[in-house]
Amino acid sequence: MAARDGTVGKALDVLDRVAAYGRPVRFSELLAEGRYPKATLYRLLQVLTSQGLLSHDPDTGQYGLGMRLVRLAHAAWATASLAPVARPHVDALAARTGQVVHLAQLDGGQVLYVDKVSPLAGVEMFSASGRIGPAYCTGVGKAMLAFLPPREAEAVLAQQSFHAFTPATLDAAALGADLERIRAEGVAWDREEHEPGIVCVAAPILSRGGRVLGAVSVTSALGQDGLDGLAGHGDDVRRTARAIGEDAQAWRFPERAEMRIAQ
Amino acid sequence: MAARDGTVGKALDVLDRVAAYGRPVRFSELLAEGRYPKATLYRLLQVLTSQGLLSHDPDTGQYGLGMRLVRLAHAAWATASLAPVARPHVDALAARTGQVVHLAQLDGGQVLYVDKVSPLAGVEMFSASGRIGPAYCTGVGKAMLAFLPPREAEAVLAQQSFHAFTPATLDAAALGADLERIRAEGVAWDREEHEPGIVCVAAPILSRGGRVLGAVSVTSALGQDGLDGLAGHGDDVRRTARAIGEDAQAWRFPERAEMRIAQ
DNA sequence: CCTTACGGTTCCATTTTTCGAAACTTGGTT
DNA sequence: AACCAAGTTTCGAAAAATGGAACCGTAAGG
Repeated sequence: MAARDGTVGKALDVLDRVAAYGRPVRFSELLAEGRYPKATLYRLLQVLTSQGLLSHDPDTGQYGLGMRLVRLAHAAWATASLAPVARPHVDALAARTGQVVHLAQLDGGQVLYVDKVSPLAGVEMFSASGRIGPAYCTGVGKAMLAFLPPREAEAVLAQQSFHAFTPATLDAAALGADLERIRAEGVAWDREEHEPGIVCVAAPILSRGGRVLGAVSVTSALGQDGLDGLAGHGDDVRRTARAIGEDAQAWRFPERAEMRIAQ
Repeated sequence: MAARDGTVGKALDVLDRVAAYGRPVRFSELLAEGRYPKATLYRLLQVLTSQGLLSHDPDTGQYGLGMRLVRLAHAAWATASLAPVARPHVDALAARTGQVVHLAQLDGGQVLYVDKVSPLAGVEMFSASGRIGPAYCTGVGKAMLAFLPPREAEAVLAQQSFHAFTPATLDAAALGADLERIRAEGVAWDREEHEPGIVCVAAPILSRGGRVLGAVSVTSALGQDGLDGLAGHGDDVRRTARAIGEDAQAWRFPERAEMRIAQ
C-alpha cells in the first residue's frame, strides 16, 4: 500500500501509523517500527504537527491526531460523499422500516460508512461516519462488489482477508456464488456473516452509467424482526438505492455558480 | 498561515484550497490562483490523488476531496477530540434543558464544533461535526477566549475578523470587556451576536491545570424560551463543563494496554 | 557527586527530489 | 487545416530531504 510518493507519501504514511495506534503515541514507539531513521521521522512529525494534522503534547511528549483532519473531513463528507444527497432518502427509509439504515461507499477495498440513521436515536454522529468494515461479509460490501466491473472486482477481492467472523461468514468460493445471485436479484443479504445475531439487506447505488457509487442497507437484530421481517424490505431498499443514484446524478452538475468568499 | 513546510506544506495547502471551493474543481482553476507553476501543481495533485486525499474524476477532469480524509478524521475524532469523553454529559445536558447542545474546541483561531446534540432529533452527524465558526461572536468561542493564557489569547484575537454579523455583534473593545466579565462569571452569553434570534450560554472546559480544552453551550431560539429561560441553565452548563474537564483528565492516562492488531 | 542510559534534538556533507520554463499531446473549435 | 485551450511530460538547475553522528537534558545507578 504505502507507495512511494516522495516526501508527501512518507508523511502520510506516518500519519496513518499514528492513526493505527488509536491512542497518543511516543516518538520512540514510532521509531521502533524501524521504518524511518531518527532524524527523518523527527522532521516528518515536526511538519505534520506544524500543519495541524498531528497534535503534540509537550508534557507527555505524545503525538495524537490533529483537529485539522476533522475540519477537512467535514468538507470532504459534505461535498464529495453520497451522504448529503442521500440523507432524505435514508431518513425516509429508516422511518418506513423502523430499522437502522447504513450508507456506505467503497474505499481502498474496504467498506467506508458515511452515514447511519436509526429511527429512534436519530442520526448517529461521527461515531459511525468514517468507520470502516470488511467488504466481503457485509451487506453493503457485497452489494457493491457484485456490481463492480470485473477488473476492479478482482482487485478488491484480492485484498479481502476472508477472516471468518462467524460460522456463517462466506469463504472466497461461496462469495463468488453469492455475488452472482446478488447481481440477479439486485439485493444482497447478510445472514450473520459479520456479527452473530445481526442480519441486513442491502442494495447498490449505481450511476446512470452503471458505475458503483455506494450502497444502502437496512439492518436488524435477529429475534425482534428476523430475516423474514427484513425480506419484506428488500424492494424498499432497492427502490431507495435507485432514487439516491438518480439524485446523485443530478447533483453532479449543479449551476456553475462561482463566487468564492475570501474568509 | 500557509507556512513553508517544504513539499508537504505545499501539498496540504493545495488540499485546503480544493476544500475551500466546496465543490469539485478543475486543474486550470487551481492553476489560475497563480500559487504554483503548472508542472508543480500538476505533480502535487497527482500525489494527493494517488494518496486518496483527493479524488479525480477522469471524465470531467475535476478534483474533489477524497474519502481517506473521512477515515482519518473518524480516528482523529474518536481518539483526540473531547467528543467521546463528553458525550454522556452532553446528552444529559440536552435532555435536562430540552435545548440544542454544542461541543467545540479551538482550532487555528476558529471554533471547531466537534459534537452537537438536539434533544429531539438525537445527535446530528458530520453535518455538524467539523463545522467551523468565528471565535469572537459565539458563546463557545468567547468562553474559550476568556480563559486562554494572555499570550495565546492575543494571538487568537489578532486573527479575528470582527465582522458584524448582526447589530449585536461585539467589536474588539466590547469583546475585551465581555471577556473580563466571562472570566469573573464563568459563563459566556451570546445575545444574537452571530445569528439574529439565536442566543446561547456557554462554559469553558478546563484541564486541572487551567488549560482550555474546549467549551459546551446550550442554544435557544429567542421567542420560545428566550434569554431568561437560558439564564436558568447557566449553572448547569458550568457544572457540565467542569464534569467533562475532569473526565478528560482521567482519560488522559488509560491503561498502558499495548496490543495492536495488524489488520 | 559523578557516571551511564535513554529519549529527543540538532548538525551537516551527500544524495535525492523537486522545481518550473518550455516543449509537447490531446481534444475540441473556427 | 489551422487554431486554441487544457492537460501532460521533459530536463538541467536549484533546493530539499536524507541519515549518521554528535549533542543535550533528564533520570536512574553507583
